[in-house]
Amino acid sequence: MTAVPRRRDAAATRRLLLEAARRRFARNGYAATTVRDIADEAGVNVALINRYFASKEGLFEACLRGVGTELGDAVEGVDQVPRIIARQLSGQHTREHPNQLLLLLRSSGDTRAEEIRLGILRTFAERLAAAGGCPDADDACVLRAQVLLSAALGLALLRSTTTMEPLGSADENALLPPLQDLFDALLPGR
Amino acid sequence: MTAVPRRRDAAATRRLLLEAARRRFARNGYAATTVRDIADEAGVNVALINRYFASKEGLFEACLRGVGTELGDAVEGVDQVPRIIARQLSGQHTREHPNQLLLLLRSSGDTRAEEIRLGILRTFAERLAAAGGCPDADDACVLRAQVLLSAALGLALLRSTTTMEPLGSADENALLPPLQDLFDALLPGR
DNA sequence: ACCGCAAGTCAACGATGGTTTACATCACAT
DNA sequence: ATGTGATGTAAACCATCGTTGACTTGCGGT
Repeated sequence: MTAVPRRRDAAATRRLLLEAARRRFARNGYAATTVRDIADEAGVNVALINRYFASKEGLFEACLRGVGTELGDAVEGVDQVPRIIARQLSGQHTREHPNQLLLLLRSSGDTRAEEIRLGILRTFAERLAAAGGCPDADDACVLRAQVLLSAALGLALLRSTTTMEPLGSADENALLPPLQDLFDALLPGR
Repeated sequence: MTAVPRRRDAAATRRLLLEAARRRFARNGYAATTVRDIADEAGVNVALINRYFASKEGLFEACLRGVGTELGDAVEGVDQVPRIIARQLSGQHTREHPNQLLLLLRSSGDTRAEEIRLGILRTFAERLAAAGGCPDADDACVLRAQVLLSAALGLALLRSTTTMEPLGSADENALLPPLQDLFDALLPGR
């Protein structure tokens, strides 16, 4: 049970690679991240990336799928999506643990990865719309939810790539009021 | 006067390179853009990038400075910044003419470029705060302006890198109401 | 007409990217 | 204990990247 640490554990190193890749891709984007960076941060040989994920793009797709499932699992009730976003945004994201939502803004050229990314964004926006009391599939209302999602992601991105004060070091208490206003303004159903 | 087209015109090719670079950098980001891509799109030899801009980073800095001056010139009265953002966002940005605001989200590793980018973002946020009726340098109020700026940039980014409907092909008429609500919610002074 | 310099071309360089191949080593079943 | 397949390592491959230097071509003044 206590998982005797093996010197060679495929699942473990696969996980190490995935975690390192998610950090790197989220912080620096796809193109600016090298497979050697990821391997070094994971403390693992470079060639294993191709063994376990077939390619750099394959690894990136795996990262996206990870964010998708985490986001899906995190939502039990459909109307707590705004809180999740607020948590995500105002959570303390150090340089070692960047906001994983950033992966949804990171674009590789790969078609399959783009499809995954778009899929996650769409379902997330749909849940937002539902949480906002949207009459089903009303275009104007879905649009508002997508605008809200864009705002949240832009906030995450700007907070991670710049040091603009007071935004850069604003904690949850400081961030919550404007976020609340933003939600209320774009999801009038709540 | 009528600018007889010269076969060799340093200023003209410099401008061609700058325009091509701004399109490429805005659409694909810094790392994913190749100097040969830029040169080809400009119909110009690759080596001229280094001649006129010293390096790829130098070219990127020049692009940022261009956005800075354009943004500065566009603002005559200080309280029309929201309208400018709305125009920028809802303007038709084809694949050939992406939104130049995206450059403010594109990060190279270069220190000087990052300083320029941060400077533009800060002054832009300050103008937003002033337009929002901010008591000078009130942190909470400046923060709201920066949140608004983040939202606008995130919107521009998501609209350009994904095909999420109805956001992707929303025109000015569709985009204006949620944008207006966003402004009103974050800049209560207006 | 011709000369000098600016403008543009061409080809290569060294570095680094993702990927692959051949090899070494460990874990586990028999 | 031993052989076998899974796991990890080392090194190289090849394409492409940004950059540079030597060269050619055209423009403008004299």
